[in-house]
Amino acid sequence: MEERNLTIADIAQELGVSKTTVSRAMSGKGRIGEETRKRVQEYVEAHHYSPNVVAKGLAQNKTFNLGLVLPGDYQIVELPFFQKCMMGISRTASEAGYDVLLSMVTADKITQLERAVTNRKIDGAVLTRTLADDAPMRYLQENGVPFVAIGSTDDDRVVQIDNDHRGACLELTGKLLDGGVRSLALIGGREEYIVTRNRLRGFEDAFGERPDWNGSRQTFLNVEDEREVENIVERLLVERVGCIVCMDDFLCGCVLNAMQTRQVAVPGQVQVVSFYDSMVLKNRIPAVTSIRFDVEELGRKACGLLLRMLDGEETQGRTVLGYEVRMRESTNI
Amino acid sequence: MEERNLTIADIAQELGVSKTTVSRAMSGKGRIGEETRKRVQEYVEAHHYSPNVVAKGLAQNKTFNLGLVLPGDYQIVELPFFQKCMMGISRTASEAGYDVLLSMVTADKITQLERAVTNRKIDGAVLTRTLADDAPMRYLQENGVPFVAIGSTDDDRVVQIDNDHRGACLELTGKLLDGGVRSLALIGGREEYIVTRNRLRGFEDAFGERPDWNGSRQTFLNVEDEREVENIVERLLVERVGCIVCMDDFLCGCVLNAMQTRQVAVPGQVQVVSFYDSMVLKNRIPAVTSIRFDVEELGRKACGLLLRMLDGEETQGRTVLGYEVRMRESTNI
DNA sequence: CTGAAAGCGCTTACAG
DNA sequence: CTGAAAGCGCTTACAG
Repeated sequence: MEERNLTIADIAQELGVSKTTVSRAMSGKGRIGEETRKRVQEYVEAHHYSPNVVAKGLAQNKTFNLGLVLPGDYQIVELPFFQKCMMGISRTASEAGYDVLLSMVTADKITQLERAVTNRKIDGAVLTRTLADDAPMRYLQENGVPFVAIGSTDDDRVVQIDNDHRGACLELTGKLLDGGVRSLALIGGREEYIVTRNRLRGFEDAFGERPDWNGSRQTFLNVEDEREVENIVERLLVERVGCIVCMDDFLCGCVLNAMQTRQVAVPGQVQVVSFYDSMVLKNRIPAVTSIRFDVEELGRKACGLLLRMLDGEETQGRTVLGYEVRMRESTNI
Repeated sequence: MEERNLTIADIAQELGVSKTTVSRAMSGKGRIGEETRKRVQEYVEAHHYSPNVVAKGLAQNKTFNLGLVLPGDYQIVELPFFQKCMMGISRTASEAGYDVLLSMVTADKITQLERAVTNRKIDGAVLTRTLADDAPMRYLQENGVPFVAIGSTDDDRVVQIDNDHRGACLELTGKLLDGGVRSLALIGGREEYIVTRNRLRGFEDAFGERPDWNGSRQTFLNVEDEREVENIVERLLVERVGCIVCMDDFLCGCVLNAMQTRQVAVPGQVQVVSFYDSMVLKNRIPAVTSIRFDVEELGRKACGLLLRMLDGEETQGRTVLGYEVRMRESTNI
């Protein structure tokens, strides 16, 4: 171990050919005799030569690195969503010979991403979250760095990919309405996240599709912490709400806790559903009816898109992926 | 945007000096006139020049990238532990001018790490988990790549850093015993993880320290899924166990579920504690007594160690970090 | 089909 | 204190 690494020059000398030839044998570009190519390739295999990708990158003005932009706030990056994304991206990148460089950014501080870009360490990036006014997105655009955004944005110039949150929420809400729920309440997080808005739309679509439905509904947005949820639930119980719809797992967990403390039967007294599904909910009792997305697939596809952009293909527009509604014990439909 | 990037040659020409001089002005290495240095630095600032780190790396045989080795199995990488680690490492690396390259590995497949190494994309690595017989560790050793391991290993040659799991578990278990618990059961995960073994030791230390304690205890290891936990809990309830000690959050969640389903009062009927603390448990009802580690700090320190190794300092041995025992509602001590 | 040479953007002995 | 030159390990027009 620790022998000086083999270089293309060593091989050239050893085989009595030029560096050019060795390079061509490896890359497959440019004409080269079948004979020579074989000789080179055999030598390479026998001696476990592997080219210095950094040098190659310098010559080709590439890095073979992809930037992975993750939210740097706690609570958020902990969501299983980002890990699954990460796995999908990492695998796809790896299969294509790329590595993944991490950049953690917060709403007001994107220095890690800036460094990766100004240091010319990445060829492109994938954003794992989109805000209404997204700093990383703007930065990448201004600096001409190719990227794809996981999530949705109004800016049509950005290549984006997302699950059909709106459709999913429409379907699940529809099931509730058709199932006879007379009054329901939606509890959601920050409107700043585009996904919150899309889920809200889906929720409302369901009512739009059923003009004859006559029941009551109310909406609580920008709900942040457990205490807020408690207050809301308290109120809803007094009003004898039929079903509480949560926009995500965290909120849903809070709602379930509130129920448990107050000894409210789910779904007996109140039904509960969530617009997002993760282990957190599956392992609770009762298991919660919710929507499931294939997040690893989302990551894979996003990365695939980026790779194609880097290959010069004119990838653009929006890609929409599906979903699955999972009926579980927290509803009686 | 998209102007060709400024290079050291451009600056040299513009200022009528040599590239050497510009390089020296930037790096601060080698003698250089105060005058000239200032001129260069002013130009650099005014034009937002930033050196091509890849080229710099090629010349210096460095990459200014650190490998972050994460477990590629689902269930596992989802644990908040890894995200917190990641943040600590990412921040520390960033502050030192390094970027973080991701390598996800499973027990039997470390190709991503191998690629990062053979492609010469990283200067060193930090392992975020240690197994009894660790493939990534062996690989890095064989290839002479500097690394630090988060967690513990018997191999004294590896620079390692870990929280004092053993001490923490000893303390918590001790509190239970001194608090009057007469019978307790430990439920733990795979023994393959070194941390499992350390926690077990701490648990047993507590009994060793109290030779006069006369009660009953039992241990269940290598427990993997919810069903298994259910069976165990079922049995323990029949035996009227006093306290169930869980090795981690996942197991603890399962135990709580089992209790809830069976309408067993916690801590009234049975007390529950966990040897690891995360949001998952804090947000449950009742909140669970457990042990808390500063995982981001762990990541920061680990990365700091690696950076020092790369600077040529003779860092070695084990670093042990502290812990905190958090008494909450799941126990009545 | 093959090679000598210049180039990617930096660093660093060596000489002055 | 400063610079010309060689080098890091590749690629790629250009010429033959």
